[in-house]
Amino acid sequence: MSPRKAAAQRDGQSLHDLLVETAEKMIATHGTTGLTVRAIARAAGVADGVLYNHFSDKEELLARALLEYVRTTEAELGELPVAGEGTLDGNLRRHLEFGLALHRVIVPAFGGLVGRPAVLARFAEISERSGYWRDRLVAYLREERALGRLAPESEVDAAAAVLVGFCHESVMGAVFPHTGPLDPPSPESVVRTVLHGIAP
Amino acid sequence: MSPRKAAAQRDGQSLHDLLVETAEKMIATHGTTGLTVRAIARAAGVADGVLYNHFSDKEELLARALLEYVRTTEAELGELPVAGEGTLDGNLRRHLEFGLALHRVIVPAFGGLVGRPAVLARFAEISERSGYWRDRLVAYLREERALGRLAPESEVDAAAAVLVGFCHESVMGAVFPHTGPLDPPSPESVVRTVLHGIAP
Amino acid sequence: MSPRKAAAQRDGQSLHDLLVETAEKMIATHGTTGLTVRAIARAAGVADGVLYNHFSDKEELLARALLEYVRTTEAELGELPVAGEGTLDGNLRRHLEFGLALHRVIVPAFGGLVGRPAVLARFAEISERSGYWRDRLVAYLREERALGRLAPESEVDAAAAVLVGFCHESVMGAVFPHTGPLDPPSPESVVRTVLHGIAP
Amino acid sequence: MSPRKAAAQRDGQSLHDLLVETAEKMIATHGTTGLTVRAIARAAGVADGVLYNHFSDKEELLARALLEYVRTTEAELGELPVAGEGTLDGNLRRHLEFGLALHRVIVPAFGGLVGRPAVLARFAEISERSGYWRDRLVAYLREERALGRLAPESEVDAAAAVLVGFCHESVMGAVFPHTGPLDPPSPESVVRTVLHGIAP
DNA sequence: CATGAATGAGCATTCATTCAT
DNA sequence: CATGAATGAATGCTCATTCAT
Repeated sequence: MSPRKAAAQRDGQSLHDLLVETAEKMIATHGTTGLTVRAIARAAGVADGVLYNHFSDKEELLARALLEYVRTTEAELGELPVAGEGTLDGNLRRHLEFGLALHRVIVPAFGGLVGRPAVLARFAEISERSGYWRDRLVAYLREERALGRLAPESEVDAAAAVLVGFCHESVMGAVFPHTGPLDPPSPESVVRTVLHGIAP
Repeated sequence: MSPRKAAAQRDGQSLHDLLVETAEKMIATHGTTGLTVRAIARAAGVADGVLYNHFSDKEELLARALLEYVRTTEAELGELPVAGEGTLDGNLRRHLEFGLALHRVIVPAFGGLVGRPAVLARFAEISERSGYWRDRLVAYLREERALGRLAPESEVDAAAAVLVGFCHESVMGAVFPHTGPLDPPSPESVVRTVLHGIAP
Repeated sequence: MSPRKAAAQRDGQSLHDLLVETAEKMIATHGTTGLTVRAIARAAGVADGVLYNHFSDKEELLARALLEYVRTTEAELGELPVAGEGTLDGNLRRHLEFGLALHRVIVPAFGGLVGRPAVLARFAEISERSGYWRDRLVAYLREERALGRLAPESEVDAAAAVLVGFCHESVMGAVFPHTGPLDPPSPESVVRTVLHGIAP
Repeated sequence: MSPRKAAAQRDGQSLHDLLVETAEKMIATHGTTGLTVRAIARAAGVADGVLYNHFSDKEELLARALLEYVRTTEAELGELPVAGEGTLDGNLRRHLEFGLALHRVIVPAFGGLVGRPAVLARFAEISERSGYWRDRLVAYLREERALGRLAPESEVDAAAAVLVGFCHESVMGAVFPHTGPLDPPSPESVVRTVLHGIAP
C-alpha cells in the first residue's frame, strides 16, 4: 500500500546497515539459533522483503552481522600489551583477559552455526583473518622471545594454542554447562603454568 | 493401510536400540543439525511413529544417541596411562591423543546443540559425569604430583584446563575452518610447553 | 512377552466390562473429547489391543460406555413422582430436579460427539428409548391431566418440551459459559411459569 | 518452488476475509468438528501457510469465522417485535421463530467445541454479548409486563429460560436424533403453554 | 528501491488400528 | 484370548524466499 516509503534512509543510515546492525544486536543477545529473517525485519521496523534487496539471502546478512559483531566486540576490548613493556606475567594476563572476553561473546554467537557451513563459508569469504587475536598473541610471543624475555627454545605456537584453547574452553561452560570443570582455574594460575611449566 | 509387519526384532535387536544406533550413526556423520525424526525413521527403515513408542520425544532419542555415541567413542579410545608408570612426557602425550580423538567426535556432535538447551538438559540427566576425560586427566596429574613426578607447587587444574582447551581448540578448526591457526602446533610441543613453560 | 496373562478376568469381571467401566469413568470426568483408546487401555491396566477383541472399534466401546453411563446416572437419580400423589407443584419440581441432574452429567458427556455421528448412531442402535426421562415426564403429565389435576386443554407435549429444554439450557452454561443467562431462574419460578403462565 | 502469485486481492477481497468466509461456509455445512487448516486453505484455493499471515493460529480463524457466522445469521433473521405492538401471542411466536432459526445454525456450529474451551475463549474475547437474542427476549418481556400486557407477578427470566431452552432442545434433535421427542410440539402450543400455563 | 502477502515443503507429534507372538 | 510394538496418514504450525505493486 505504501511502497517507496521515505524510510529508505533512517538517520542517514542505509537499510543495508540498519539490517546488519539489527541482526548484530539480536545475535549478541540470543545467538543465531532460532533467528528468523522475519524477526530481524520486524526488529528493524522494515518489510520482510527488504533483506533481499541488499543481501543475496539470509546467510549473507548473518555473515555480515557476525563480522560486524566480531569487529565491534574487538574494538571494545581495549589494547593489547606491547612486547618488551611491563611484566611478562602482566602482559600474558592481559592477553588472557582479552581472549576470555572475546570468546565470551564469540562462542555463543557462532555456536549455532556448527553443522551449517553455509554462513561460515560466507563469513570466511568476507572476513580477513589479519586482525584475529590469536595471530596477535603469537606475534606478541614471538617478539618477546626475540627480546630474550622468553626462553629461546620456547614454542610460541604451542603456548598460543594452549592459551586460546583455555579461553575457548572456559567459555564452553556457559554453553554446555555439565562439561566444564567443577572448579575452573584462575587466569593467573594458567599464566603461571604456561610460563613455568609443571615439571619439577 | 499396512500397520502390521511386527518386525519387533530385527536381527535380535529391539527397535529402541535400532533407533538409537541409527541416530548415533547419523550424528556421527552429519551432527545433530538438521537431523529430523523422519530422516532417522527412514534410515532405520521403520515408520515415522515408532519413535514415540520408545521415546517421549525427539529430544530423548537424541540425548540417548548422544550418550551412546560418547560411550562408544570413549570405549574405542583405548587406555589412559597410570601415574608413576612410563614417562611423564609419554603419558601426557597419550592423554592428549585421547583428548584430541574424543573431541574430534564430540565437538561436531554437540555443536549443533548450542542455543538448544533442551537436548543438553536431557543428556545431562541421563549421563553421569564420572568418567569424563577431564576428570581423569586431573586425577592423573594429581597422582603424579603426589608421587613427586610433578613440581609440588604445580597447579594441576590449570594444566588440565590448558590441555583440554587445546583439544577443544584443535578440533574447532574443523568446525570453524578459518579461526584455527595456520600452522597448528604438534601435541609434542604442547606437552613440552606445559611441562617446562616458556619462561627462560 | 507375556501373552495370555491371567488377568483375563479381574475380580470375576470380563475385560469387556472392565473396559466399558473404565471408559465410563473417564467420560464422566473428562468427557469424550480427547479420549484415546490408549488412555482407556492404560487406565484399565490392559494392553492397547484388547479393545479389538471385545469391540469392533473405538466407537462401539464409546457407545457402550455412554449407554452404561446414562443408565448408571439415571439409577442414581432416585424416584420420579406418581401422578395423583402429592402436589402438582412438588411433583413438577421433582421432575425438574431429576432432569437437571440428568442433563448435568449427560450434556458434557455427549457434547464432544456433535459432528461425529458415528458414535451416536452406535449409541442409538444399542439403546432403547423406552426409559428416557422425557417420555416419563410426558406420561406423568398425561396422567395428571386425565386425573383432572391439569387443565383438560393443556398441551403436555409443549409443557414437557419446555421443561426438558430448560434443563438442557441450564446445563449448557457450564459448557458454553458466555451464552447463559447472567441470572439463571430458579426451578421454582420455572414450575410456577409453566403451571400458571405469564398472561394476566 | 513457486511462492509468488501475489493474488493479494481476489475479487477485491482480502485473503483475511476470504479465509473467514471460507471457514464460515465450512462451519455452516459441516460444523467445526474435523475442520482442518489444510481443508480450509484448500477450499479457499490458497496455500497452507497463508492462514498464519492473517491469524495467530487456527483458533483465532475459527473464532472469527464463528462470530461472522453468528452475525450473518442474525442479520438474516429479520426483526424482533416491539413491546406494546401487535398481539402478545404473535410477538412471542415471532420471538420463538427467531430463536429456533438462530439455534438451528448455532447449535451444530458450536457443538463441536464442547470440551475444547480454547476456541470458545477466543470467541468470547472478540464477541460482545450485548445483542444476543436471550437478552432481547428478556427485555421484551420486561417491557410488556411494564405495559400491563403480562401479569405483574409473571417471572420473565423463567419464561425466557423456558423459551430459550425450547429452542435449544428443538434443535438438539438434529444433533442427537434419538433424544428428541417423537412428536415435537408446535411453537404455537409452546407459546400457549407459556402464556396460560397448564394448571386448571 | 521498498513492501508484505503468498507460497509450500518441511517439521514434530498423535492415534486408531493391526497382527505375529 | 491377550499382548503391545509397529504403522503411517494426518494434524497444526514455521519460515526462507518471491514478486506484483
